[in-house]
Amino acid sequence: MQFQNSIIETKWQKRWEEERVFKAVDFSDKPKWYGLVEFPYPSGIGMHVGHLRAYSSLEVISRKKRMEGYNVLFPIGFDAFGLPTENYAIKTGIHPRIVTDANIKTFISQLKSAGFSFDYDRIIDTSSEEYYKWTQWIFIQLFKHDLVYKSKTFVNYCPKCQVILSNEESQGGKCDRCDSQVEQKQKDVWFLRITKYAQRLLDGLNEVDFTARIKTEEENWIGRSEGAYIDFITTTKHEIKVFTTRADTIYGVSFLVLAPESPLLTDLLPFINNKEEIENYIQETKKKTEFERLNFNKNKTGVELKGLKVIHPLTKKEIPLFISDYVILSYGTGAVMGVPAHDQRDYDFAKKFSLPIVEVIKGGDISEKAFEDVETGILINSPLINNLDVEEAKKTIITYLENNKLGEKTVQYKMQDWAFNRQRYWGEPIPIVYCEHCGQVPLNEEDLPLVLPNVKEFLPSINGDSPLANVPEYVNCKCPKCHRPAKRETDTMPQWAGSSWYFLRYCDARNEQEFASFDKLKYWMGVDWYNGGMEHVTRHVIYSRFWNLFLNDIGVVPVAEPYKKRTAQGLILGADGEKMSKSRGNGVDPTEMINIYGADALRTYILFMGDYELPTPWDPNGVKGAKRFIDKVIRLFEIVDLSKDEYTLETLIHQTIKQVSKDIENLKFNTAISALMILTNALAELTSISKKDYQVLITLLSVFAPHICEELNEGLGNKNILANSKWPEYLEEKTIENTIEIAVQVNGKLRGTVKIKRDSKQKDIEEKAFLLPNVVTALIDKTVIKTIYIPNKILSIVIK
RNA sequence: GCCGGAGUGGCGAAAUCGGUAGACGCCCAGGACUUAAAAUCCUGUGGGUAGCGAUACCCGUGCCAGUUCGAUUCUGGUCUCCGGCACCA
Repeated sequence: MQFQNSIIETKWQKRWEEERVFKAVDFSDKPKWYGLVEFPYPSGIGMHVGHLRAYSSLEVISRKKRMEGYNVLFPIGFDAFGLPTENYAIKTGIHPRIVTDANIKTFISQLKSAGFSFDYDRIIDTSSEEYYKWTQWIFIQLFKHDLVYKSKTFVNYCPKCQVILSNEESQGGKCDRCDSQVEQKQKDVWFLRITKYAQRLLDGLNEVDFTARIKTEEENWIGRSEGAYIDFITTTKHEIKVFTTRADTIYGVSFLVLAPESPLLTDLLPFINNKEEIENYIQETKKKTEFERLNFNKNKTGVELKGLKVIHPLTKKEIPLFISDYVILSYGTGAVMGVPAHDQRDYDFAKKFSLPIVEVIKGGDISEKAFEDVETGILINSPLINNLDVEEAKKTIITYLENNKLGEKTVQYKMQDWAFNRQRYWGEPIPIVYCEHCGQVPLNEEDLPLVLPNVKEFLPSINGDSPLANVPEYVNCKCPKCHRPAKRETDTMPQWAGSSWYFLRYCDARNEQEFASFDKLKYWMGVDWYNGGMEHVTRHVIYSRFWNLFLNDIGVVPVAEPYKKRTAQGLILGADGEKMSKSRGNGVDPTEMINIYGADALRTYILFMGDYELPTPWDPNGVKGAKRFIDKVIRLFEIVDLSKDEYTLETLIHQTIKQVSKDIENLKFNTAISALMILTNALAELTSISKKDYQVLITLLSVFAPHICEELNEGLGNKNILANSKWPEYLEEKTIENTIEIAVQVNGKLRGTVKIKRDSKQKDIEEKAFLLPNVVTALIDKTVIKTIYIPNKILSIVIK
């Protein structure tokens, strides 16, 4: 049999499409299974081998699930709003809509050419009006539920380009376009109040099956820490609340520090006598970029607020108050208590300003650095909690503070509210209008979508405003409430918006009345398995879990947690072991691979190359090997005896079905394929094999190499489509070998093996084992102390 | 600094309720087919020592210890690499 890949690939791709093999059927009686992969950004370069690896896992599992009788939803779409397309538009003048449409077309044809079994009828495009209408609708619901607010914050601003930059665009404190120094500029920013959901996002992790490393990363990102607020009073009767996780060290406090941006300073300033010095420091801090501020770890700076002191709540001693940029406004209260003996940052600060370093925990040496160990320390110099260990001391002191109204137990999160606007053209317009009379007014739902106007100039306008600010007919509008003239918000939503709910849209992708019908959501949600990149685990996965939780709260989505299970694939590295990149030139073009070796070989290699969850370098010869394997399977066809209907290698067949089935569910595709190679090699030894043998082989292999297996299935005289047929089953008792090999060890060293029937008596095995020549030699002049027999595995002889 | 993950042949990797380390594949070498090459097929392939040879023995899962008849797997310590977070109080 001679095959040309391109011909049979096209043939079967067409058949699958014509016969709607991969169509997910709403409300089917079969059990449903929803497999989700992260939808791609349709970049101009087209599909990357990384995309293939990311999708292959659930592609294989989806195919298997269908064959096991599930009604499978395995959708794909495009996360199409984004900066690269906009930058391309700025460069070429071609409208992002045109570029995006062309790119999507390329992607779809590439996905199909790889034989991916997506339900192509449910494709969505986040940049289409039909889709972003609902993204805007959800935004308005969030707004109505007080989860959206506008607040001033500092942003990276390039004075030369007059553009606001993201952290990525201003690395090292320089603008990545013109290299000039980035400044911190105050700007009104829309925020989503995700912090309100912090605890629930953390708790939800207990209900889902995410791999351990994913859970840990999410937990770290949310960053819960338990501690206490402690109230300090100044000599001017101002209250300063600090947050600490180490309330036990309260007797070690020798100073207090405020963040330079702290609003408390406004109240304190009139009472101090070095105002000018303080104001200068505040100005200097503003000039520093975030990068600079984080960069000088050891060398602390700061200024004391002169003319007032803070009274220690327990000792009543007066201690100094400082401002310093090592304290961040956005975490805790923007004020910290300085315990130099037991916090390295406070230690560095105390050294710089010659402040007292009071040891309150015994067990360390504080002459060179702070003693931060919480495991072993015992409290000293702390009247109320002396001799307690750290944990007990924390509890005791917090109870005392609470009873005396000096503080309280509290929980803080590192996670911050989600900055939700960009000064960009190619994004969802924010459906808010500014009215002089009514304030911030959301559009009426019947006026959605708020359509992105067609512009010719994509460059941001002066002051870093969005290009939309240059479109008067867009900006000037009527207030939805009072109908008087008003102005529109000109910013757009960030890239993360559209992807925060796309898994819901797939359930009902063409709905024009709602973002998705509740009944369909009820049928399909939650996502049974979500696979994607590790890099999206903190942002995208948390953001979308937040949106879903919210939509569940307002009763429009039936489940609280959207994803039942989440896994992540490892990166495909270049052949040089480095991350694939344009500049290194170590990338691989999947289309070229398909043209040379065929889609089946490429798919098989990508899953065979290594542990799916770990980064693996690309081996240019690896695809060749996969192709050789597939050719070997094809050659086997020649020795199939269609009249034979019994397994030729029964045990091995059952073993292979078992291993392949199990391995696929555990993402161990490399060993699943290896098992198929072993079976193929064993069958190839024979002069004739049965149709039944071959049928199992190609059915199992079809999830990896679907095209050729369909062709071979047809060659066997079958009329059915293999992708629709039944997944093979195995019997556990038939996987067990009757004759086995027992290893014989003498003092832990292998000295031979004994072939014997399974479950033989130890006596019979020993009889044979002691006759093994190497055992005999080893036993010369020695005494056998004991023998240990592990049934069906090993016989261990101990001698002296 | 903190939190994850990983160190096994020339390469990608298998095998972990402790039980024949290196399955499977790549590379490489030799052979077959061919005028020749490619492709394909067959054989070999962790390192070392001895032997013409079948073979035998020793070493070997980052490093150092420990537990055990037996450790890639368990325990303690240690080094390196990768990823994430980071003046988070």
